[in-house]
Amino acid sequence: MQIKQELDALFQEALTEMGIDEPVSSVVEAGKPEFGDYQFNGAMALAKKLGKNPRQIAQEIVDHLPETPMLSETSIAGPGFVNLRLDGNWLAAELQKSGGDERLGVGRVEDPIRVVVDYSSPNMAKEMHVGHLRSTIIGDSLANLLSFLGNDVIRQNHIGDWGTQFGMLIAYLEELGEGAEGNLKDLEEFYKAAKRRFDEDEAFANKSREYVVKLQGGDVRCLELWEDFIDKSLGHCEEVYSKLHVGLTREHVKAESSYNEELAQIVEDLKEKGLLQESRGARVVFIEGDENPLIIQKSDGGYLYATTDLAAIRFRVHTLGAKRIAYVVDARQAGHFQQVFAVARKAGYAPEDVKLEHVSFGMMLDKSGRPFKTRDGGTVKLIQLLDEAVERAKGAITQRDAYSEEEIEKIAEIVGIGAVKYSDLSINRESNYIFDWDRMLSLEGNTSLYQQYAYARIRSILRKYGKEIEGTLRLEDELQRRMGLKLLQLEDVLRSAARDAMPHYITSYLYDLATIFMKFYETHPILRDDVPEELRQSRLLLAKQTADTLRMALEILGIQVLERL
RNA sequence: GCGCCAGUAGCUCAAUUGGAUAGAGCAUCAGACUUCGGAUCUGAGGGCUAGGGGUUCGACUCCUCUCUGGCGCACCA
Repeated sequence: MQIKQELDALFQEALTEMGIDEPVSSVVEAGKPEFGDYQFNGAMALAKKLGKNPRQIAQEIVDHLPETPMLSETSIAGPGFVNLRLDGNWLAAELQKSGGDERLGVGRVEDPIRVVVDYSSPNMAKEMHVGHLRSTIIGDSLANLLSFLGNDVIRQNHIGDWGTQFGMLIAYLEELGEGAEGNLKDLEEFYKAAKRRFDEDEAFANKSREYVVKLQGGDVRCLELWEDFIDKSLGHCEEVYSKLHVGLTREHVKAESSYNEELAQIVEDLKEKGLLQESRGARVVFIEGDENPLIIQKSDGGYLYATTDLAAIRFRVHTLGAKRIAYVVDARQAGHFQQVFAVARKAGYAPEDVKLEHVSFGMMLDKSGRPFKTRDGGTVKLIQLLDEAVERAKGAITQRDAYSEEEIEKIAEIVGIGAVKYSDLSINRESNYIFDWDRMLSLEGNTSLYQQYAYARIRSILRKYGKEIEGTLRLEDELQRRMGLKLLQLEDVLRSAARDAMPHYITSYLYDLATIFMKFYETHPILRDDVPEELRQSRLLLAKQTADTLRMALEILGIQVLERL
């Protein structure tokens, strides 16, 4: 159920009836509850264009609104706002319908498209660190969301598996021979050790360079070593993904190296299209309004990541058939993507009907607002961070029942990982993000734990009741009417979150919903003996739909819920 | 130097993309427990939306200048 769309249609009809075909602003949620549920603000602008009194226009529009069971009240206020109040009976009936649906009444988009979501993209030379966290979490939730809404989503993990450092790494791998297995457990250490060898030993450095050339030349032995190395490194990533409860597997890996053979073609193609220029020995494409060109091929003949990105766009559009490509990459690369997108357009790799979007996000900072580092200034390994989250969650769980070690571990994992993900997703991704353990694992405020608690509370009631609910849903009072309205807004929220690639729309929605439920819970007993059966059924239905909504939306965000906490 | 992004309560964040009196949480203070799970709920105080100017019925939002901070600016990814 898309409420806004329904309301817009009513207004459109009224305007058509009046013979007005000016474009008008659409219906929005009311700023304050006392104004109503929704408001139409188009009368003021319309009045101006038509040279009429806005309140009068508003009145005419209201008079021309078609008959509908949706609205119980329309009124005109201020300079010409049209305030709308949805009818409680209509809401209740719609809720009863959506409650019985496994998608809770959320439809699929009428024009599903193929979407590529490019996210996570770790570098195989090193271990995943906190820098990959946001991309992985935001990208995964976005992919889930778009897919839930009926789009054909292709997740792409554009791993960095190619470049000069791999010569060094496989040379070192070979040198270690049999004993390499153990050293690879810690990629960070492995990299450092290899780097040390590279810096200290001229012969080793030369061999490394030689291996880079051999790799590029397709030398079998080197390729084997390299594949082995990538495999191990990917194994580390998968450990992280699994711990993060993220849906990335090997089938989503589309490595940089897989584009190697197309890079020369890209250069050739750009040349044919007359876009390529020589500048300072390199081959570049200039973009109007930009002083610096995009470098396609270095003066030594090597390719750059821009070249690979172009090849990837071409692949995604022409082979995969993507109509929307979302790059979940940090904000510092905004300039790079602007250039790459511009060149992709010029070269025809991405026609106008393909949406190229940089889903950018801010840096992760520590509590004092500095870049997130370990005490000695190193990067924080992602796996360590996640383990810490689980440990801290254990401390935060107050035990109600006697749980086994195993149960505690499972609960702590869901709570801890959920907290890390939720706190990231709950703020506007564009801004920098201050990572604060205490806040994210807090029991209060806009946190995952608050949602999980609300969910567990409802499940507890439903367990206690233990029977099928089979009554009619009624919205008894203003609080319940607001709750019903919230529940019915789910699709609107999901759709706008998908449109703007903004997961925090969903978390604020969930927080509102959970808060309203908590108020309801405090003031409306359900199972108590003195509650009339009819009301009990209705309240059970409301509670159940709240729980279902929480669970479904959290799942889309990649956060799990628990029957008990 | 050029460019991009940001600046909202003491702190962390919202504000439906131009709508009415800028909302939450934390922290502070004051309340509600014979718990359908108090990990909750009720209330109070706290703001010149960095600053100036402009656009208009209406500005946190758009334009412009200034200040502050962050980040990019040719052969790393």
